[in-house]
Amino acid sequence: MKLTTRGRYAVTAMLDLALNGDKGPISLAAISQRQDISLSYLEQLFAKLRKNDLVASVRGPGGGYRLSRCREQINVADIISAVNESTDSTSCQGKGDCQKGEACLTHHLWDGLSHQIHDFLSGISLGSLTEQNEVRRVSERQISAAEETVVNAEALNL
Amino acid sequence: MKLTTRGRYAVTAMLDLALNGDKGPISLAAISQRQDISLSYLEQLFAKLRKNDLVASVRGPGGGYRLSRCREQINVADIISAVNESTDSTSCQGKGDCQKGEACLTHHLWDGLSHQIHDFLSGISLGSLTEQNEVRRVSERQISAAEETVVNAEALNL
DNA sequence: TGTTTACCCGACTAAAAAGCTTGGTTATTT
DNA sequence: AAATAACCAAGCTTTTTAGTCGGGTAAACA
Repeated sequence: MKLTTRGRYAVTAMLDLALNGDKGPISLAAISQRQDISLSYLEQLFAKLRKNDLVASVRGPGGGYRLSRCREQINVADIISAVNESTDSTSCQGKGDCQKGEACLTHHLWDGLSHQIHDFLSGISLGSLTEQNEVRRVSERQISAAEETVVNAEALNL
Repeated sequence: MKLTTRGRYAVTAMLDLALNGDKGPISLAAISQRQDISLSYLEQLFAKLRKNDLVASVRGPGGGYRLSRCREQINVADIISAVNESTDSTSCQGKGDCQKGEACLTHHLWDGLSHQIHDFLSGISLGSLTEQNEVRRVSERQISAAEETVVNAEALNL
């Protein structure tokens, strides 16, 4: 499984949705602000998330995104696969033709590792993440930081 | 843990050493031929493997590399860390200062995953890999392919 | 109706990493 | 001395990542 910041961004954004999306859709602008991810990069990620039916969009003022299923039914492996369109560690995408049409020496090793990682991540749902104390604490900090920014902006007459 | 082809190459090369290095040192040229990895790229990888004391070198004709310990005492995680000099999935290298000095929402998740991958890979030694039937089969194919190349070269008066 | 909000989409770019090349030097053996 | 193979350092090419820009289009609301 390919683990890059791309997947991290996607999971973080989806977790933001799970945490803050109880009362209506969440705009990418809000996620961008809370999670420090560039808006247009988020747009690209959410295009893929939408194609993979993990989120649904609501257009127009007050619009944004919401999870397309309940948070217990979306796991981390789903999210990473959606934005990476690849879930394994082998160079041959599990086909076994890594060396001139045949399996390379370590093909089985990477194959096993891919499964290991996938199993681990698919056992973790957005729901279970939102229940973690650590996550809640960080989330609350982010919300107050965002509110503070709004207050500051108002004080400056913006 | 960072999983790229770099780590794959390194593990493959080390496994080649474990499989073929019973009778004296193995040259990088031989590994390059058998495993389809560019010689100078191998040189770079082995420089790191040597610094991390996973291999020892013998210079001069007939020289090459050998494992610095017996193959049961070298595991896959060691090898990957040696060439990547990084073993975790978090963006902050486990420090927890991913977002403006504080832990980001998913810090714990990546931290857990890192451990999961590391545990899996550190449980697999070069010794145990060499005992796998699949690995033996592929290895034998590679050796005969290499010999064939030599025969062909001789036939062409090279 | 028109303006605002926010999704949608494609192309483009900067920067980093990965993979590989070139061109040497040094140690050892034959 | 010649051949071999490790050692070393720049630099290059390709790919991936992260992000920008500039335009859309759909929906809400005043």
